[in-house]
Amino acid sequence: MSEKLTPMIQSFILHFGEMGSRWGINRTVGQMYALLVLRKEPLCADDITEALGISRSNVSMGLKELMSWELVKLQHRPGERKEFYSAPGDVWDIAKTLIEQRRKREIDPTLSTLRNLLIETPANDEEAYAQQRMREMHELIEMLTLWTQEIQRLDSAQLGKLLKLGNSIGKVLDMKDRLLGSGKKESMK
Amino acid sequence: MSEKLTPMIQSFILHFGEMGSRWGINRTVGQMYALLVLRKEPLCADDITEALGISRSNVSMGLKELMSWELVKLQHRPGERKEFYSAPGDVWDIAKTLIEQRRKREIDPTLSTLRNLLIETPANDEEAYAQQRMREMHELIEMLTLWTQEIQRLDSAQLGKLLKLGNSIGKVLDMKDRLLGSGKKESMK
DNA sequence: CTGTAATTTCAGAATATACTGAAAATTCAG
DNA sequence: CTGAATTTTCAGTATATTCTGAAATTACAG
Repeated sequence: MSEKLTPMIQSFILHFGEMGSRWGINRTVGQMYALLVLRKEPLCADDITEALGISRSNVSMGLKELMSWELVKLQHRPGERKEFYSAPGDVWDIAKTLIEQRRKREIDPTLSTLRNLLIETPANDEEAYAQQRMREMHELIEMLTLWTQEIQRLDSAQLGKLLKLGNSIGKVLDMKDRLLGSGKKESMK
Repeated sequence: MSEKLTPMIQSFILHFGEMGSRWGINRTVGQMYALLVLRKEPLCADDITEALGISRSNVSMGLKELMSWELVKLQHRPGERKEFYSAPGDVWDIAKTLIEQRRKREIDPTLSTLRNLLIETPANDEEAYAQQRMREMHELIEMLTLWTQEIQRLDSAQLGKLLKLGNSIGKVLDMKDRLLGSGKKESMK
């Protein structure tokens, strides 16, 4: 890392590089994305090379990766060969993309693997028990995924309103009490 | 990996080892945990060594890691030196622990870093813009964390009931329409 | 206490991942 | 078309992570 980054921006970039690497994203790619998020104007590969002090080819590969995650948009300026990259201006858009991509890459294959193992006939008690755990896991993941998808449907504006409700977010889920509260009555007036 | 694991159980273990490694968890540790989850009875370190075909010392380190995540419980048998390990019998308990630990290790430090950067006075327009993005990010993460915490309050039994409601999970979040629906009225009858 | 069964530690080896520079490929202004 | 600007590829190198065996430590049955 080098050049004209201010300490504030440096700290952010370093932190998110670190975070990225804990979540299976290459540290450098994480830094590149952090930089793009903080900049209003699109950057070209050389800008990134200079800002982070890494090789041009590394930047090229990183951008390719970010493109494959659909986290970054490619732009051209009229009469210029050079390519410019930018991150969405809306944090919630970024989060939704991350969630969506993770789902495609990890959750869906996992659910599929589980389903394949669940249709087999257990050979003995041990496998029967194992299958039961797999069944519970499948159910749970599927449910959490459904919830997540509901939340993803919200757009930034809606989310903004929700934010303004502040800590009373709890109220949204108070609904649960009506659903789960006192036993068998499942009707909600 | 070796010995007496059935193909079904092998597949599960391999898949979750792979998944773990994409989420910043060592592949072998992921496999160890997968094995523990599938087994009803607690296992000792040698059982794991044999089942996965890895070194005894590797198992020792992996168990240490799983203990630090509080994902695994240590048990003793009367009149035996040997230590036995087991995973919670409830998948939702496991998920809650994972979420909780991730929060402690990644989310909280991130929020703290963001707050520190947000109290600084921006030196120029660029920093002002960057800070704005950080502010939005902080708000979003905080809100998602609050939601997650609400959901974590549910116990398995409650979750079970919720599951039985099936796909009408959407209903839980229909609440959002009442909150966000048609503009300014914030009261919920 | 003591001896032994068990666990932990850790330096070094094995493996996997990330990074670079140079060369090849691509793109488009002229 | 052409060739200069730009991007991509990739073999080799550097770095980081994981794994092992041997030695040190610990815990407890007797």
